[in-house]
Amino acid sequence: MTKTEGTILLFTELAEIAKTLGHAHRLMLLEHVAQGERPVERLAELTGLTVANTSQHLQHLRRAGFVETRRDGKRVLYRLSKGPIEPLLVSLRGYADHMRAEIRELATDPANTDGRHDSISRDDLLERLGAGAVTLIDVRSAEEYALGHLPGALNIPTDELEARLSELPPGRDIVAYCRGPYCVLSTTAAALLERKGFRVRRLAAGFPDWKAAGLDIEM
Amino acid sequence: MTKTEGTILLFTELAEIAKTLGHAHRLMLLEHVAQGERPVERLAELTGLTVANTSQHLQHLRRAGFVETRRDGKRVLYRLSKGPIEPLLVSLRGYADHMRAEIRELATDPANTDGRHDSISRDDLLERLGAGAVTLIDVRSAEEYALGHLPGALNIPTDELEARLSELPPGRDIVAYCRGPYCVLSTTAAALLERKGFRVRRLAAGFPDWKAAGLDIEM
DNA sequence: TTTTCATTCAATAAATTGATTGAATGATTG
DNA sequence: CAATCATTCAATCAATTTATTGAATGAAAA
Repeated sequence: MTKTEGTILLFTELAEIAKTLGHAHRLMLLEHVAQGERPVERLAELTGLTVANTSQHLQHLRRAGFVETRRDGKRVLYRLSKGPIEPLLVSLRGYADHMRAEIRELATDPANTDGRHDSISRDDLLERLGAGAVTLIDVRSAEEYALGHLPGALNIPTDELEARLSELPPGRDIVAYCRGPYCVLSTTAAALLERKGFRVRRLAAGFPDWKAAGLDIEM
Repeated sequence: MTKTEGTILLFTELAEIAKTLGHAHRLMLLEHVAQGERPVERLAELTGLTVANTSQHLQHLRRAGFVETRRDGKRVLYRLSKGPIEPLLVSLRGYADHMRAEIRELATDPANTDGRHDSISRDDLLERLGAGAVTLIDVRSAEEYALGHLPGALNIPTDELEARLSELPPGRDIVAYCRGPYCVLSTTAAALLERKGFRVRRLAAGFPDWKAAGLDIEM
């Protein structure tokens, strides 16, 4: 094989991976799968796609090595693979953030105010939780919360947040988390809380990262 | 904007970026541009593409913010943008490396053979053979086959398999076996057959196990 | 100003990808 | 064993993407 052919093959291989991430539906599926094992039908519900379509996208993700499967009775459960997927998604998200910032700078678009909330690292959060200094809220759905959440976290889904503000102890710092760095739930929640006068930060990494770090999980 | 719409928009944005990296020609262009400012014509030479095609790909890269342009006389020079492109490409390469390593592991580590292809137990095979529901192939050498094989097994050594696909009745399930759990012949054969669209499983144990169980052997 | 040259644009054809439908599969349940 | 259920497959159509061609643009040179 010539050097040129080899080079083209390498780029084709990289392109194949990038292409797999190049569809909104697959990114959504990947995010839901990252929360934990899910059967196809559930993933179809969560994304609003038909089952067959969901199945096809999942198989595409599997071919690229992003997810793995396991049979359980008559269902097939999909889970995230072990590989370095997180860094890939984080840098993708990071690049998108950079682009948004650049566009905002050029256009000074006032509609796009959300997205710039202070985030807090896992370690900082642990320290603050230890000191009892923060209220932690899980803004994912009740169902996701039931499958495991950070110890002591209050569950208030983002779309119920405005109606349930009274459940938040006033005067305390708030940390919101959701599915991870590329999930907007906590960003949206933080924007709302900030407008309402709360001091709020996002947990940068989200639940999957916490779980992956082997930290305690409440069920 | 509803929560759902916002989420989909975010993923569409991320997908757009990934899609831009999802073509070998654009990745090649990006790499050449990363070496320094280059005019379109030079990039076309370097990649072997036509000028018009190169121009279009470069504009795609520009829309996604990966490259910027500057006019110099009658040429247009393309250069890499400032953003966090490097981390994105590094994590993409990192993921590809991981995948390659994993594939190599599967191909060379015989202990890991159960991963990719469903295997079938001795009892299940007996049952299926009784029902006449499967085509059984022995992928060991003709010499080994002659010394004893499973009743009714076709002998097609793995390295002749591709040339002799026509001997396999289409539409029937196939079970391949070889020397045992530490032999890769049937794994390789199964991988090939699967690529060719056959439904195929490996007999997990192989010939010696069958013989040891006191089951019938054909000579 | 006219010509030349690098690049871009526009139109089209070819290839690939995505969604939908209904049938097939494989495991469980009655 | 038939029925049921979750998933996958296969076929098809629609949508998108890519490559090619030739014309249009805009800057520089003659």
